[in-house]
Amino acid sequence: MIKMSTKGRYGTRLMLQLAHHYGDKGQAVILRSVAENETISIRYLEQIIIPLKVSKLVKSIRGAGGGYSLARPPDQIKISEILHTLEGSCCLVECIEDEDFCPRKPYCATFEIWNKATQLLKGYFDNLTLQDVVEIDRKKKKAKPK
Amino acid sequence: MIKMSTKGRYGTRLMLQLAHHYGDKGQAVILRSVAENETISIRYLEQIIIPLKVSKLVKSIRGAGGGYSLARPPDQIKISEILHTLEGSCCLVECIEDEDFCPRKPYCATFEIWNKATQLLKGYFDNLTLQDVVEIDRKKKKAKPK
DNA sequence: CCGTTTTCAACATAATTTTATAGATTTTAT
DNA sequence: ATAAAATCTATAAAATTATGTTGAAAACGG
Ligand code: FES
Ligand code: FES
Repeated sequence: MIKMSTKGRYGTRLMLQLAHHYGDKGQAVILRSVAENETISIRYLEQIIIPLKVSKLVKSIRGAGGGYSLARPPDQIKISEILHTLEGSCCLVECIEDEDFCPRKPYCATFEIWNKATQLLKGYFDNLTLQDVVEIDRKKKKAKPK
Repeated sequence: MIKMSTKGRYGTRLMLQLAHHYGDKGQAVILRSVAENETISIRYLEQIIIPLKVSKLVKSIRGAGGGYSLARPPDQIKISEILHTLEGSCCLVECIEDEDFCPRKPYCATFEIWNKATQLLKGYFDNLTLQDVVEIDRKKKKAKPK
């Protein structure tokens, strides 16, 4: 299975929750509510949000009334940024990003096909913003209100 | 990192080796030579080739002079078949294939985006045969003979 | 101003899956 | 018989996934 790690998936859902509350002035979202909405352990979300904070995709406010919020408007956050932060990259194989990872590159045909597949994915996630996903979400909920 | 598992990658390289020798009448390829050529542990290759045998992508001949060979001509083996066999599927998330995996599906916006990304990948690997990769390989080696 | 609550933050640990290696056994051609 | 090769079973190492425990900062009520 060419699978996304849970970090990438959970992290995107986390960001989507924050995106939904973006603009609700002063209202940061607390991890516990995300954890409940998405049925993901708080502890695990805490680990996931650290890199998102480091890479300046989210801001944190400590203490009572605190929580997390997006650092930028959702239409200025690409899905590829989230994945790059949480998964290290969007590459299917290390060889693509890391020059020294694999000495086989110059004569490895499979490199070509993983590379091309990676470009497909990258292209898709580079042109998809959190705002796009928010809209998909709203549309989906509208179609199935109950 | 949306990464392929080593099984998918090593397995494709293994199949590529077999493809190169397809047609060399009577000459099955032994795992040890694959292991040497690709610098992958024999024991690990043994584990990888089992599902390939089960799904009838390769044939084995036991005993001295034995080895493995493709069960079909390389132009009739899609890369997607190999990946499906070794990775369980080409899906980025389980939710896509496994109906019951995730109850969130009806109201999960991220499902839509993983699904679309998966279709991109699937489309690519469905239209790519082992023969295609063999040709890429030959071309690459020709361009860089030494 | 002080203590309490709320929340993030940091650290440690456990469970699971993936990746990889090792050894002994069976099959078959010569 | 012998050697070559797949096959089977077991196990070890590493990474991923997940949970638990405690500490520290900020807001708030009095
Ligand atoms: S496996 Fe690294 S370039 Fe092919
Ligand atoms: S996480 Fe399963 S459908 Fe979205």
